[in-house]
Amino acid sequence: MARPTLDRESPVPLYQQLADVLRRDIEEGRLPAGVAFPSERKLMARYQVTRTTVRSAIGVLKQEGMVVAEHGAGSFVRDPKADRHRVDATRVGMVRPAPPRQESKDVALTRSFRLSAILESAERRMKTTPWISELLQVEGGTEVLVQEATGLDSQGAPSLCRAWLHPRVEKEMGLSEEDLDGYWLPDMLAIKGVPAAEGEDVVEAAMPTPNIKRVLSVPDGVPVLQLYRVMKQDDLVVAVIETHLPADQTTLVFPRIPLHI
Amino acid sequence: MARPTLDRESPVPLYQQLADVLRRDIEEGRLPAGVAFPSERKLMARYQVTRTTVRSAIGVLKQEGMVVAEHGAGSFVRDPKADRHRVDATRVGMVRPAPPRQESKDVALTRSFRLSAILESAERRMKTTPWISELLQVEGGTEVLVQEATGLDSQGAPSLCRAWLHPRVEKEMGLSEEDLDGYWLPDMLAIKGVPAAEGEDVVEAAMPTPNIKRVLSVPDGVPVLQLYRVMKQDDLVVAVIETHLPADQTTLVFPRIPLHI
DNA sequence: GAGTGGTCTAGACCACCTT
DNA sequence: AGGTGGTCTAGACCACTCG
Repeated sequence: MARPTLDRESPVPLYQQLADVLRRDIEEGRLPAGVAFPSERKLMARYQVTRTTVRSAIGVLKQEGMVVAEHGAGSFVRDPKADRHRVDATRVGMVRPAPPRQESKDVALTRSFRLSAILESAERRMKTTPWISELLQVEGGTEVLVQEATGLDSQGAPSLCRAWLHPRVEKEMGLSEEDLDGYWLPDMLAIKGVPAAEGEDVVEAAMPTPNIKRVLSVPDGVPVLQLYRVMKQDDLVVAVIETHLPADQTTLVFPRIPLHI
Repeated sequence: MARPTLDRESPVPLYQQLADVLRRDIEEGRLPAGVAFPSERKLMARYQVTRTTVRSAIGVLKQEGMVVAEHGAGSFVRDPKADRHRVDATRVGMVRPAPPRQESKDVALTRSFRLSAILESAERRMKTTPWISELLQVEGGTEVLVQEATGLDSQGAPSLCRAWLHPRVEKEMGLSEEDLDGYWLPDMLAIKGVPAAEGEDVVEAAMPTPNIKRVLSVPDGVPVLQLYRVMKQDDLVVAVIETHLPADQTTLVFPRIPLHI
């Protein structure tokens, strides 16, 4: 097998060249998804480089989300379209996520959702971050009522949701933390006659913070989709529903909105 | 200054401990955005570890999108909310991106959009990828008419757009590659009486492929938002408009859609 | 027990930026 | 010129998985 060889004179670093070779192997099907990758020692021997260089190359592919490594077992090519949920954006955050399923083995291709964290946070009052403050239209660092839920959402996709209630609404409605026991905030708002049908949906993506990464068990090289649902009534913000979804498992679907052509 | 020290007995690896220390320094404002980070040699001396370990720790923060390194100059804390564009999702992909601006210096905090690639691809006919095939509802590998445009979109955000035309429409309308000269496909469809007001919008996020990373000049640790706008008429797919947006600069805003409560 | 990936050391040389 | 990050070597020991 005439393996491509690396060019030590090239200005392109060795680990990049090796990453390019391996990426092509994956893209062109010579290294199919799910099967074992050549081990680091094998790659060292085949391409005559140090283990450091091999690991850098694999690191590039890990960052691209193409490869996952499993300690002691090997590295594996990830199938980017496997295990995806089509998530209806109109429902995200509106229904309390289901309790987590039983912890199960983590296989490269069939990553199931593991939960090591709380289903619902005990913490019910938090200071707003700058970004939430902006959306909620309150001053930064205001203490507001927060509800948090983690698990599989109504559509089977893992998610972490936080519902931030505007202090004005809390006060006007005389809502207390106890009132929310057993209720998910959007439900409660509907019950109390605050449908909050106005507003907008804001979508961002970022690499997960260590906390989010742990709670949603997001592997390396996988970003998180963040949907912020701003609920308004009479042009005043009532609440913000923040949802984090692991991007390797989530396809967010919005119904057609009127387009500007 | 009583620096926290690393625990060599801990099961938590040194580079992780160091990353945690540095992350906290950033989060709590001791290392403000934009200013120089301690150099790798300084961190080696301060924490009594090898440069490899220091680089691993900084690598963690780079992957999280908290830090950017500039060769020869130093590493810098990134401000996650700086330089963001609020992008109206109803307009994305519907208007041809503007020509690229002059190439300019790349500063950590004010990354401006650089274009090394084509403004509009010469390639006008491509095979569909599996994912595009699914959205376009054609068989995988079908050759279809594709238009590609890169630059700043109508709202000032950098983006890469591809418009994929369904072969049925191409045939029925007798559209040729020349017809598209000077026109952006969605405009052309509107002109030809195919408003394609139906359909749906699909949002995903992923780490950029090397090509996208280069074209949009996305730094390490930054994912890409992908918006696929499926244009339909009478329940048949007319075209798919694919848009890639660097997630560190883009906040995608959807108007309120009817919610399921 | 053999093989795998994860961590860490102690160096070296280079390319790049700032002054 | 001096400092910075980028690449690479040649080892070592460890924790984990699998047959």
